[in-house]
Amino acid sequence: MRSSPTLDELAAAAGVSRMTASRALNNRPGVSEPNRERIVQLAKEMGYIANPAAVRLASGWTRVIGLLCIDMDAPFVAEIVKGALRAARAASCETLIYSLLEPGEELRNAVAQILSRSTQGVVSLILHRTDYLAALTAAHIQVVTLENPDRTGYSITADHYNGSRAAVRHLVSLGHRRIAHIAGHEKIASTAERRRGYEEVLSECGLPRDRSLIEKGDNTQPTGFAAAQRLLALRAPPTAIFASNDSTALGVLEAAQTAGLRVPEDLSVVGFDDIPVAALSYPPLTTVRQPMEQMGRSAVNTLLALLAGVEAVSPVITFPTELIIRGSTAPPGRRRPDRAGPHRRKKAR
Amino acid sequence: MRSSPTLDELAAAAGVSRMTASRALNNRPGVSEPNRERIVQLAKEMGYIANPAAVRLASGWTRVIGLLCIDMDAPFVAEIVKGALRAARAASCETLIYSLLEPGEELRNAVAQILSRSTQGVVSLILHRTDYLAALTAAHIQVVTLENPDRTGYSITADHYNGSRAAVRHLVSLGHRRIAHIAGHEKIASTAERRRGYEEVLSECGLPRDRSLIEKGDNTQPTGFAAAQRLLALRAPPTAIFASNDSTALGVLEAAQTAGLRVPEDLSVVGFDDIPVAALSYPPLTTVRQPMEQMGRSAVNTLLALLAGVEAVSPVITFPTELIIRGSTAPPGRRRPDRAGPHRRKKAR
DNA sequence: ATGAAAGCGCTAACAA
DNA sequence: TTGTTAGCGCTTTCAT
Repeated sequence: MRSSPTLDELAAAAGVSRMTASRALNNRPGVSEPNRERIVQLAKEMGYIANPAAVRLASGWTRVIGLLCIDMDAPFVAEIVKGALRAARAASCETLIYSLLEPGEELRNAVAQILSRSTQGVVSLILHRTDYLAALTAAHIQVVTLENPDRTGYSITADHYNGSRAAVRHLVSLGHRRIAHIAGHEKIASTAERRRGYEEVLSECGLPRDRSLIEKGDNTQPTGFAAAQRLLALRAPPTAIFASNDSTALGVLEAAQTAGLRVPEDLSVVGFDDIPVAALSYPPLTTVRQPMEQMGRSAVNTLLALLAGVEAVSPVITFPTELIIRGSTAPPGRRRPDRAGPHRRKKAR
Repeated sequence: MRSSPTLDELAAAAGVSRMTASRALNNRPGVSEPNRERIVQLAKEMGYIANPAAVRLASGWTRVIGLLCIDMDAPFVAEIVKGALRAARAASCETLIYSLLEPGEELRNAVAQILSRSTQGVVSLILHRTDYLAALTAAHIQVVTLENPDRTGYSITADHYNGSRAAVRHLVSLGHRRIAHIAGHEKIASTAERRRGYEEVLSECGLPRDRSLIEKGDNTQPTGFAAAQRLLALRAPPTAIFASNDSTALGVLEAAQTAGLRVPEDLSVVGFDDIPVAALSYPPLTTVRQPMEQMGRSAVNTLLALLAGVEAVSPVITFPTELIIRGSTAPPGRRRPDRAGPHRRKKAR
């Protein structure tokens, strides 16, 4: 099957013992420099590749981590996965992706699979639950989560609160006074934080609290579309919508288009995340960037450190967020059946 | 590390030899039925999970396949990956995804990685090259490709030619006479086939061959956008564009929007692939469906069969394609500086 | 139907 | 610095 020579063959060819060869190839002390070079050189010539199964069995160190997610296609997840794969590759770790594939599929199946593999640690992108974690930790599998709702264990997150504040302040400073919010999935930790930022800025700016301007969503485009349609059908519709995430915002854009509204002239839209398509939508989306790729890398690096026995400084690492102003926001226009507001900026507190 | 008992412990608990336990768990002959049931039951109770590294080392059978691709994010690839993962899971195979992550990254790195892992076989989604295959086959790694340009080895493909014909016939039957084509990446096998279908239908329908209506593309949205802009700037612009794939078509939609054209009233657009976003675009895209998920599954199953020593009937499996009519196509309108054509259908030969 | 022996290819722990 | 001795946990082969 595998055509590479074994370590024994390599050692024989080099005229040393198996162990010397092993030490040389793994850069361990205990080999004379000339010998090491000779062996490494010979290994290259002979095309020697260590049998991973044998290494694992003997060392107990698998160099395999798992990436657990609901849907690896979701752009937010895909970005994080990309970062995670990069970090894993840099550490020459294999990464097994455990994505739920069927709509009704149980998370427990994925967990069971993880247990039956050589996975040493897991990065979990499951944002809305923590119940499955017990089975993993029971099997001594280290886990680093992104955004778990309980804020338990090791976790990577972003500064949703301040990102949200920046987004809403941007809208206020453009002159918007009726700013709606489409909230995210209820169980996800960031949802409450983003909403809190929204509400606080509104009250800080002396804008009225209008319950009808807050819609519940679930971070998906169709839901954003539907929520936006409800908002736009209000007697006093908003002039701006701050969506819980970019997918939702894309749904809002769609709804605006369907309603014959121009963005940003008739409606300003802000998203959250800065997924790649956000820059490609029409108009390009103003949004709050989370450094997703970096977060993915950080998650893997944290996991690897944990596996290596290095205690992390803090169990939760929070990344900064940043407002990215693109084409979907502008001062409120005059075309809507809305009392004409000031067209120019109104400084946020 | 791993808390599962070993086979020895399980066997001891069951009061049988290690081998009997092994046979029972692997459903091999040589165990009495009552014993088998007892052992299996006990294994479940004790939470026994075989150590994959040990199994691999002893049996030489890794149950690991690799999925090689340029960009796992591309929707076309993502769909195939999904199917592949499903099939692999059904066969309880681990799947390692080797996706190039950096822009300039060399394919040879990915190949080198594959060689250093326990990968037994590879499904390759590299559509535009075959040079890397030699290194894999030299290491006795089975490969099944999707769409390799040389049509060598085992391969899964779709009926691009007839799909393309159906798309163009649809446009012709709507009354279009100036139908442009944005071709795909030059090196990809499907590009020529789709273009051939386009050209043949045009000449069969007696439509003039106009070189300016054929643009080169590379199956990406930005290129589609740019190509569409060139087409729309022609003195006699097309009333319909058949794009090499959906991403390109999405770029066309964008260009139309930018140019202030309505789709489908002012311009009809047809894509190819039927990636998930095709149904969500505005307007929803008329396209030719390739059963990507199924093709992914088929690729893995073919690979698995090959690994099991079952010779495939044919080295290339071709899947049918199907025209999906959505909202981006309609009879040509009257608003363009184009001689007014018939609004109603004109039967294709 | 069952078990004992041997070994997959490597690393850990000790000895020289 | 080097080599030797033991496994890692399982399957294979061959005996019983």
